Amino acid sequence: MDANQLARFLVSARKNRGLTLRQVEAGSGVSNAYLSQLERGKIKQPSPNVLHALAECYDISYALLMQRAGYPVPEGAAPAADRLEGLAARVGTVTPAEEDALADYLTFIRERGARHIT
Amino acid sequence: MDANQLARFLVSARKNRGLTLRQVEAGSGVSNAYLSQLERGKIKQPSPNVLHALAECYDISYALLMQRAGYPVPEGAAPAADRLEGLAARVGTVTPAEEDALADYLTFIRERGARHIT
DNA sequence: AAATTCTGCTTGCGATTCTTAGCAAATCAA
DNA sequence: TTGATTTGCTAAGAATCGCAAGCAGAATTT
Repeated sequence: MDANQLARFLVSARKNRGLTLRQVEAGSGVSNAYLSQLERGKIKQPSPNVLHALAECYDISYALLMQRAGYPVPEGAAPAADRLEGLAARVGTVTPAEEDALADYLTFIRERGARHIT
Repeated sequence: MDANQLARFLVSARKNRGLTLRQVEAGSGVSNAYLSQLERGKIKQPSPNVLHALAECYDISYALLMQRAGYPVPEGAAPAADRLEGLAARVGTVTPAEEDALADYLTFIRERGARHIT
């Protein structure tokens, strides 16, 4: 799996909420230094304690972060992929216009991908 | 919390199944050296990967081990305490006679505790 | 009894986690 | 412009994880 999945996730989650590393440090108890390393993909598997603190700070699913970090997720707690839980946690609510744009862009991406394969 | 909760749990789970450290090593991929340290309470928080491997080997709940290790457990995955999940994972099935003995012993323990408080 | 195997354990040792201290560029203020 | 603050980042170190190697006692074998 992609080792930087957690990193990209954390970056967009924070940026989308307009927070600085030090603000997240204040809100989660995780040092800004470590946050930077996390977002730059230099940490492979932060402890569940850190993930839980960040989940609370960003108000997102702890199980989702566990999954992104590559840890096994307990049965019955796995995030629903068909409801775009991951994307929702990253970007938050989306306006109808944005929804349209994203849907169109996705078809574009998929079309390009399909052509590339053929 | 008791830092040795995981240790005691792992000891009784293995003993009850009649396994040696090296058998568990073969069945889980966790070194017998590390298993010994775990059972002696010298490891505070083993990674979820190790806990998951042991859960599979002992055929018990991964979430239960996460809980015993002191990690946060995702919503909807928390073990049911009122069904004695923890005890069941340690000792396995219990005969009616054993059940009677345990029930009696528990009332004895509780009676003694109550008297001690009074 | 002597040799071999089994069992739990300890001892290093490398790798990873997470923090404190502090740097350099950018932003803002005077 | 100059000084102060903010921002992300790196460096260095303490602490922990997890393993390979190997030890001592018990059990088994021959």
